[in-house]
Amino acid sequence: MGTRAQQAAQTELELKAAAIRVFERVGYLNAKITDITAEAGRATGSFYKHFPSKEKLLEALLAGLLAEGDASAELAGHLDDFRDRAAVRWHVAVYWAFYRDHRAVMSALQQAATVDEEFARRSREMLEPDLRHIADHLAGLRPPGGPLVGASFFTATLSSVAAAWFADPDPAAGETETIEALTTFLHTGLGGQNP
Amino acid sequence: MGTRAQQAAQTELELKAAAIRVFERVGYLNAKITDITAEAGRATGSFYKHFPSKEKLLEALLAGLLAEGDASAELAGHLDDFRDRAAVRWHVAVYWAFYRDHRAVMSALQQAATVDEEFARRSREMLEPDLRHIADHLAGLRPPGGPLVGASFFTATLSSVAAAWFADPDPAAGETETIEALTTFLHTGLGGQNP
DNA sequence: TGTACATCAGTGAACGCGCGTTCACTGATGTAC
DNA sequence: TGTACATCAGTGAACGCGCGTTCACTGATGTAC
Repeated sequence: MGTRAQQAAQTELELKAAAIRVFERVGYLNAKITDITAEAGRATGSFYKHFPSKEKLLEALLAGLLAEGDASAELAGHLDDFRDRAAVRWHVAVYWAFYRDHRAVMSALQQAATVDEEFARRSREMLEPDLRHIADHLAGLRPPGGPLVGASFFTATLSSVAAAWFADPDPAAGETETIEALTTFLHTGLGGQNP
Repeated sequence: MGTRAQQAAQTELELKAAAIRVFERVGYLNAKITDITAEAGRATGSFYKHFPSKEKLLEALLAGLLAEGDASAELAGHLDDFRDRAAVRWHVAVYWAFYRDHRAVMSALQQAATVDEEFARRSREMLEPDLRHIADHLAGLRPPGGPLVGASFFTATLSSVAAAWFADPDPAAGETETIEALTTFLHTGLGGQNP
């Protein structure tokens, strides 16, 4: 790769990183193209050499997230039977850490889905395998409503509790306590027996 | 009240009703002032005779919701000890029905909160009594993380499951089944014993 | 190795669309006498 | 009850701001000979 192409790739990375910082500060929907280029220390027009629109930039960020998400599912220590409380805890903790590390993009995705029905549809589609994955883990538990409904409760609870906690961290309930409480809630709610 | 004032009140009602229909169709954030006035069959300028902005209109709709919400909390049949599964079920069913009847405004509120930090803060503040109310019901259960954390799990789960279900109704899981499953999930997750 | 030309990332001023907001006007209702 | 004037809800064309998007230009890198 020539130094010119390297330069371009570097700029693209910087634009992405700047976008994430801007999203953290003002949110995806409030972020202007010029906010992003200014944050990256570049001219306005530069943006369009790399992304046709703000939405496409978000999709690029999402692609990175998905790659990393798949990787963390392969992590050592992956337990897959939710009858075991430790398996639930492991999933909750991994999701929680993932959300913390990527909260700007996670909430950007939610905002984009809020405003754009097509985007919402594609997001649901992309998370579908994840849902089935959780449903599989639930098979032994006989959760209320069946594995798929149980899985939807699991992900809905997890994502909305994480979103709420990071939007307005509760000083009375730290991260580890919340993860512990969430684990108990989800494990017993979905049919798990306390040993 | 003179007929002129009546006329004005009537127009205001029609604008609110039109706004709800427009929110249902395109969502709060995508709704233009002219969409609302056109839907109501009025001229653009008419809007500003009644509301200084789209946000204030939403606040007016919210005021109506809060009034009705307080009323439904007084309904006959209100059970207040969540050790009793029927008490949980009652709250889930009332919330669910409320969400169904007001989904356009409920999701409008969420959208406004997404984009406007100040609005989000005020919404949390307004729902705070609700949270404490739920926490009180939980006192006998010793829920994971304590009553307040348990109450936040309760409301987070309920609102995000309802939002997801109404955004994309699951033909495999009807409303009553979902309410039933949610009740079991929440009741046992928060520490309830199956009889 | 040097020269002449081509390419292309990056620039930032200018353009123009969409939409919120205003405002002079209309005609119906209300008030004073 | 009638007349003259005031008020005010409603109108819709016009205005103007904000911001996404374009585009002619620059200068550095790449290529041909």
